[in-house]
Amino acid sequence: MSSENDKINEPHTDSDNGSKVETKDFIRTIIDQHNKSGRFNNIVHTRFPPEPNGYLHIGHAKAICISFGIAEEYGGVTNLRFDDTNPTKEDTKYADAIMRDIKWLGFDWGDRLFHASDYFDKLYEFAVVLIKKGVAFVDDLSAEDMREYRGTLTEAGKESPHRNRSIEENLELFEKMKNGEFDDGAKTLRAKIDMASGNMNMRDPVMYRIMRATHHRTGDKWCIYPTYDWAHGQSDSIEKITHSLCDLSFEDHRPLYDWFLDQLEVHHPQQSEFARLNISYTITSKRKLRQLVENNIVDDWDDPRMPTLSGVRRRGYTAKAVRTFIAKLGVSKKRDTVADIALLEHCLRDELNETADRRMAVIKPLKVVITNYPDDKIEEFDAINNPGDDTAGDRKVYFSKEIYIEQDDFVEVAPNRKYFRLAIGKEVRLKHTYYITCDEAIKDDEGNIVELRCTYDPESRGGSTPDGRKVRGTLHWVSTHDAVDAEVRLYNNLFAKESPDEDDDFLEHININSLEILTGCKIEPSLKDLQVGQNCQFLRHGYFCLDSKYSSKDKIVFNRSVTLKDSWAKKK
RNA sequence: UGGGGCGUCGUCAAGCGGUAAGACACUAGCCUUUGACGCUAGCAUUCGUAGGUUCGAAUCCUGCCGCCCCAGCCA
Repeated sequence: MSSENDKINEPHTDSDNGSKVETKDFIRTIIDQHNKSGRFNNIVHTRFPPEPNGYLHIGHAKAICISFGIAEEYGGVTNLRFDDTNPTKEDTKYADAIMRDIKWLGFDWGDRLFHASDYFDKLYEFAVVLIKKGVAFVDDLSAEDMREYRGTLTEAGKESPHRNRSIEENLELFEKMKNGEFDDGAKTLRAKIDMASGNMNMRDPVMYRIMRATHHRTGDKWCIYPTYDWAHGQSDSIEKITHSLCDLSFEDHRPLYDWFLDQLEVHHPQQSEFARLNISYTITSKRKLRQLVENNIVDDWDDPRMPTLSGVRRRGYTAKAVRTFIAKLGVSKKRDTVADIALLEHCLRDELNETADRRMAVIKPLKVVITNYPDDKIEEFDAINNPGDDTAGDRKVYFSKEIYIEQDDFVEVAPNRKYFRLAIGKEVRLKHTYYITCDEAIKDDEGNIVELRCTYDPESRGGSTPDGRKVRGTLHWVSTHDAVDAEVRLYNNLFAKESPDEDDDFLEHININSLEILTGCKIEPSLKDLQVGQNCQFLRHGYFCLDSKYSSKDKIVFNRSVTLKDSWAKKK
C-alpha cells in the first residue's frame, strides 16, 4: 500500500505537550491487546469475504480498507474469499468485477484467493463430527413449520419432533441427503443448541439445505449446500484467520460461530463487528442499487452517479480519495450514522487540487467580439498548468478577436458592488491575457443575449496594467477559431433526500436534476489529448474526466467529478 | 415482553478519573490573474438523563430515557 495511506492512519499528535497520544479505534485496540497477550502469536491475518452476487459499492470499500488496511498496518496479510454458498444467486462475472474493484482500490490478496466452496468437503466432514457428537440432527420440518417452531422474539421456540433421532439414523439420513435421495427442501441438517435461547440464531440453526442447483465452481457435485452461518466461521478457521472483521449485523451471530468452533475444537478467530458506512444523499444497499439499474433510473452499475466503485471510478474519483475518505471517517460501532457526502467531495478536491492540470472550458458559451482587436491577429500566451505545482509546466493558449465566455459570467447590469464579473461598462480580466470592457449586448428577436461587443486594453497584456488598477474579476475563455466541441455531463446527488435509505419508497426521492447533459460546450484544444483516467480542472468549474463509456474519436464527453467550492454562489 | 448493540458540536469522531482533540460543514475577515487554493479568527461551560462514589467524573456505580439490529432452508 502507498505511504500516503499510512500517513492517514498515523496516530494523532497532542500538540499541547508534544507527546504522541495514540488514538486507535476499538478494533486496533483489540488487536493490540491480543499482541500483548500473545493470543495469536502477534499475527494479524484477516480476510474479505464478499458474496459474488453484485457489484462492490463504497460501503464495501470501508470493509475492504479495514480488513486489508489493518492487516497491512500490523505486518499481516489478507485473504480474498468468495462466500459462494448459495449457487442460485451467484455468478463468476461478479467475482471478476469484485477483484477488479479491490485492485483498483489499491489492495492485493497475493495468491490467497479462496472460495467457501473450496471447503465443501471439509465442511461435510465437520458436520459429521457434530452429528457424531450428538449436537446436529436431520430435520424433516418444512420451511413453514420451522418458522412456526422457531417461536418469536419474546416466546421460546418448540423443539422439532425429529430432534432426538439417534446418531446412527442422523448419519444415515445426512448421507442420503448428500446422495440426492430426498427432494429439494425435504430435509435439513440442524445444529442442536437451544430452542429457548433469547438469541434467535441459537434456536437450532440450519446448517445444510437440499438445493439442486449447479454451482458456478463445483458444478453438480453437490445437491446439499451449507448455509452461510455454518460455512463462514469454519472457513475463517480453516484459513487460520486471526481477526474476522465484519459489520454489525453479524454481532449476534458471533455466539453461534463461537459455538461451532468450540464444538469442533479448531482454530478460533476473533470476530469484531463495526458499523456499516452510510453516506448522505445516496444509498449503500446492494438490493436497492440493483433496483436503480433494473428500473433504468441509472445508466448501469457504473453510472457516474452510482456509489458503486465502478461508478465513482467512472465519475473521476481516485482510489486514494476514496481511501482517504474512509480513513478520515474512522471506525466505530455506532449504527445509523450517515457520513456527509461533502467529506467525500472534499477528499477528491483536496487531492486533485494538487495533482490535476488546469484547463479552460466554456460549458455554456456566449460569443464575444473584441471590436478593437485586429481581425486576423492570433496571439500566443503561456498558460500555467497548475499554480500549486511548478513541475506541472505550462501550455500555449491562442487569443483572437472572437472568443467564448460563460453565459453565467455576464449580466447587463451589475447587481451590486460585490459583483465583479462582466456587465455593460464593466472591466474584467480574461485569464492569462487581457482586460476587456463590455460595450454592448446584442440580442435576438426574443431578447436573448447572443453576442457581446467588448474592447480590450492593449496595455493589460499578461493580465495587469502599468497603472496598476484593480480588476477583481477573472474569466476563463476559449477562442472561437480553435475551440473544440464537447459534451459535458454535470452530476448532482442521486437523491434529493439526505437519508433516502430510511424509507422503503426510496425511489420517490430520486433527484430529477442528478444529471445535466450539455452539448456544444467549447473547450481549449489541448484538452483533446486528455486520456481516460486522467483528471483535470476546468478553471472555475470543477474537476472533470473523460467519460470512459461515451467518449469516442468523434465525440468528446466529459464527466464532472466534483465542483469547485463556490462561495459566490452562496452569497447570491 | 426475549437477546444483542449504541447514545460526546450540524456531520464523522477522539477521550479510558485530572478538568471536552481533530476533520468536514458553517460564519467572519485577509489574500488572490481560478469568487478555487492558502491564511487568520469563531464555532460543545458541556458529553441522552437523574442520582451516587470522589478533592475531582464524558470517563466508575445505579436507575431511568431514546435509537438500532435479530423471528431466511439469504449473506
